[in-house]
Amino acid sequence: MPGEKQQLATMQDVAQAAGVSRMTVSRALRDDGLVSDNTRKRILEVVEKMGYVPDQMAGSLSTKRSGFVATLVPSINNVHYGKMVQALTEMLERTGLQILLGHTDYSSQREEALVEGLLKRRPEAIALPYDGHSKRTIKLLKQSQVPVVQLWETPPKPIGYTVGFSNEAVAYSMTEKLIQLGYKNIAFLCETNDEWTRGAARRMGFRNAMEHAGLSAHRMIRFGTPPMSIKDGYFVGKNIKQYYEDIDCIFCVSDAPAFGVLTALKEQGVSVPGEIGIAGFGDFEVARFSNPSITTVKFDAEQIGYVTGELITQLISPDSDTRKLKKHHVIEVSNCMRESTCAR
Amino acid sequence: MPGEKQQLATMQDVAQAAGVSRMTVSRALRDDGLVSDNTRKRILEVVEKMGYVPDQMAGSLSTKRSGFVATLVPSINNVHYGKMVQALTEMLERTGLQILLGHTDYSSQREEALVEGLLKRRPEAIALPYDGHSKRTIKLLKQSQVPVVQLWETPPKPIGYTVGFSNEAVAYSMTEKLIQLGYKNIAFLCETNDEWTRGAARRMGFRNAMEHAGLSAHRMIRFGTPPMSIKDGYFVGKNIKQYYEDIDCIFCVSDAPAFGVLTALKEQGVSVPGEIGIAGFGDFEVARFSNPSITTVKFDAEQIGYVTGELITQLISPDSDTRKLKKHHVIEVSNCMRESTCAR
DNA sequence: TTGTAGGCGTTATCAC
DNA sequence: GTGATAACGCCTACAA
Repeated sequence: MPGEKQQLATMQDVAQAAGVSRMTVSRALRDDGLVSDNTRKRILEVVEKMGYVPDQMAGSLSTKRSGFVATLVPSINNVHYGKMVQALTEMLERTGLQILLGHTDYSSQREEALVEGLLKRRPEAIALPYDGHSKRTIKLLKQSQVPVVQLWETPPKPIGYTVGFSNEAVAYSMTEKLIQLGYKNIAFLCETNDEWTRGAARRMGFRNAMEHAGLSAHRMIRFGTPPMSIKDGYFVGKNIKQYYEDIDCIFCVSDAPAFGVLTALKEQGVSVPGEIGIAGFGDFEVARFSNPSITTVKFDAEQIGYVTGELITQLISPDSDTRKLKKHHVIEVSNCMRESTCAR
Repeated sequence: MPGEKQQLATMQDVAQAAGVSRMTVSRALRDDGLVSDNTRKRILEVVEKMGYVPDQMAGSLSTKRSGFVATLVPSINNVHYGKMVQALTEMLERTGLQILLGHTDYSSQREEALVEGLLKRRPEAIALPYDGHSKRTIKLLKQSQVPVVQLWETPPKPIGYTVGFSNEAVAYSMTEKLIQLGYKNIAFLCETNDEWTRGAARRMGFRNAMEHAGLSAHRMIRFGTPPMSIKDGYFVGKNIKQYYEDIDCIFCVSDAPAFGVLTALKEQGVSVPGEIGIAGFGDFEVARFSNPSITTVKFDAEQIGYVTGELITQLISPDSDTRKLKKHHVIEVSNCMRESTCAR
């Protein structure tokens, strides 16, 4: 009947057309090597002609292997997460694994809903950023029996595996560097509501370093919602004097607002780093090519993806001893001093 | 046995514990309203206690609805695609649909492999950028019986639905604008190998507009691989005189290289737009907050996501008449003239 | 090398 | 309202 939706070909159809049983088709397609060359050739021809595409869901139901790896990111609009996902994908597709991606929008509530939804697909592993998790999220993860990899920030009580670094330690280190350069009235720029982000950890690192050096950490500028944008930084830069009059350096939670601050300050004729120094976080491309180039905390997002991919591959491989696997992987981070800060 | 991997709870287990049949559990979980309040309450308690999570793959096998929408993007490292995916996700998750994401890395070969892989998951719709497709990709898509939505560029021969605009027309229009401002020796900056990108369409638009105005379109600078980065633009900017000595304006295939060119020119003391004008494409945030701000072609990536999401939702809805659906959706685009270009 | 029987975990259908 | 039975499309296990 025209207009009627035609049924998609199944393995049975292929089998019939090739004059064999379904099993033989199944074998031929997976290339067990248990099918004679002749039969296989014939089958593959039929498959090609009919345009048969196997139904992986049915297959997975049988094998109990979904072929999925669930991956969460805070946002897709961020080079770091993009690079991480790209690298992770690259590693995993070698093993025939597919990524099931979700973005939390920096909300632990969304994260919970996503985790629940993704678990329904029976992923073989789940990789997600650690910005704290809700109790239910943790419960869901634990009882799911799916290997968990927490990313970016090393959690105090890891659920399973971790790949990341301590944002607090790293921010502490950069703050120290800034203090060594001679900055004293350093401000920290971050989001209004950063509790569920690693921005909060960076903020703590800043505060601790300042206090450790006997300096005041009260110059805390909070603006906008995560993730901070160039625009947010620009706004703050435009009104900088209304926040604190005596700022000699601004350490921003990310390079995006750092670039915004820089643009705004330059427009007002404030010299950078002459009057005010600027530091960012993340080594975005714009930080390197702005004028002056922006001092930043540099880490390799792709590395996180590769390490995670390697880890998951081993985790899933049937012949690897899970107990021998390294549980916690630390990613290297460095301070990248550029023109936007200088010795005073 | 300790160490033994415990089996995950199934619906059968829940049924047993609640003293009902599987069907009743199934009904209670999907809330058909056909289960008595008492029974449902009891079942949900058991579900909660056992931490039962339904296996959607098994469910899909039965209902013949995967709950997946396959979505392809050229790259994940691009704000536009990120925004698009974010908007699309937002629309689709309202209907309980999950996105299955793949990135082509601007390769039609990868695209083909991805399409084949994704079709195995029996997506209910597939949305992918149009940069040309391989023959096999087209064949696969057509015979899959999955509704196809081609994005970003309106293809000459659409497979199914389209959401996008003509990159050629849009680049033509911006080039006209630049010519009207008085620029004559306009160069176009794009990637070396842009055949499978919409950059090629933009290039054509530029050429046609130049020739239509009786100007020469020979100042074609090709550098780097898609997607062009700030760095690529920076390199070209640094060596601009070695490409063509008489350039009075550079139209870049994207804002990223435009920003790079701008930075490089400023470093050399070339005044923008005094000596050389610069235009980009895409209205990236950096173009608005650079100094001078960069003239660009502005389009709303989120809009593409929303429109596509709306379209797919209707497409999938069982009670909507597919024949009444609008097949081709055009996204609005505008020229955004800023400080990096001026009348001469 | 190939085939048969049965099951993976869910839902559609029809009976009670 | 609830339950029994039979799919869904593939693969495992075993038999030939």
